[in-house]
Amino acid sequence: MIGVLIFGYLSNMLSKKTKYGLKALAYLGSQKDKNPIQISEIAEHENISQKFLESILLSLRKTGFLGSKKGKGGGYYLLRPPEEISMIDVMRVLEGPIAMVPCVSLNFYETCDDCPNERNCSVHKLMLQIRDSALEVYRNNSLRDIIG
Amino acid sequence: MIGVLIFGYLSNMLSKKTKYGLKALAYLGSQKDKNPIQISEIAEHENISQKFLESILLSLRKTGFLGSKKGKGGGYYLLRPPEEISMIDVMRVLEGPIAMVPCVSLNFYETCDDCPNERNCSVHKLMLQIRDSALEVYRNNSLRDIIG
DNA sequence: TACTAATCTACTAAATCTATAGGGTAATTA
DNA sequence: TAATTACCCTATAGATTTAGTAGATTAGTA
Repeated sequence: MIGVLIFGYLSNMLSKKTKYGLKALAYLGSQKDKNPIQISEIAEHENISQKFLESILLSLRKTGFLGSKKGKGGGYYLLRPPEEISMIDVMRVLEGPIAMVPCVSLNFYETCDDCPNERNCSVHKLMLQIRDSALEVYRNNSLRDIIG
Repeated sequence: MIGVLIFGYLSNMLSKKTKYGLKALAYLGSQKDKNPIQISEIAEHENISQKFLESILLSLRKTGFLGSKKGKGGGYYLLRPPEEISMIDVMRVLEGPIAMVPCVSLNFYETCDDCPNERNCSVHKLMLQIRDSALEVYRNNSLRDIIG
């Protein structure tokens, strides 16, 4: 069965949206001066589809990470220094919930419709630990930390 | 845009395959005797589509976690005691790679085609930590640990 | 042997996302 | 005014997951 072979690299997968968003932030954070950087420059430098990057940067602007400027000499720039940008906030905006199951999500909590009692649920118990360990990593990393 | 609103609970998401597989293992592990349990009983007790569960149990059998017996009185049973079944092995079989990006995967390593130098990659740096923290959680949990 | 209960196998299909592209609008600068 | 750039809306190919259907195979029992 082909399905079984190909299977595997998806459920867990970091979305390209997040991947590209992180790379773009890192690129902006590594600039010396604070001049706006054009989408096209970021896209080219990081090998990202420009159109896709557009929408990603837009969402990062709307959520307060980036500022933008139109017209000639325009582009995007970080609103705060990289040290003050926590990965936990970035990941929530780009990737959404950090929990792998809604029933252990802090910000997107939902009960499982199939699972009667959450406390005895083996999946719940395990995924709670996974969530917490991920949260700790993201909390301990600022944008500065992940820039070369 | 509806897409943006709904977005979010997928990339990270634990697959139902894994969720059901874990629940089934936990159910089998919580049995007092070692008699085979039928798929139908597990499916009913855990609210799982029986046909889907069938394929999951099959893959758990083929990877050495479960034994099976056909015919009357048949069903599935654990091959080892829950204490000896590590979540790290279970997750690899059910969910596939633990890493969220192929370039930090131990068992499914792949270079990113877009990313020139892995060492300077901000995503790589972050996801390496995420992988390690997840590995530690899975390594520290046996099937026994997640059973109520 | 015939019957029954269960696992096993192979197709098929719907639903859902992702990633990307295209085309047009608005703001800014020279 | 013309050029440049971010912004906004829509659509879609392709992949994946989940689930359903139909039947074959094996093991036990009368």
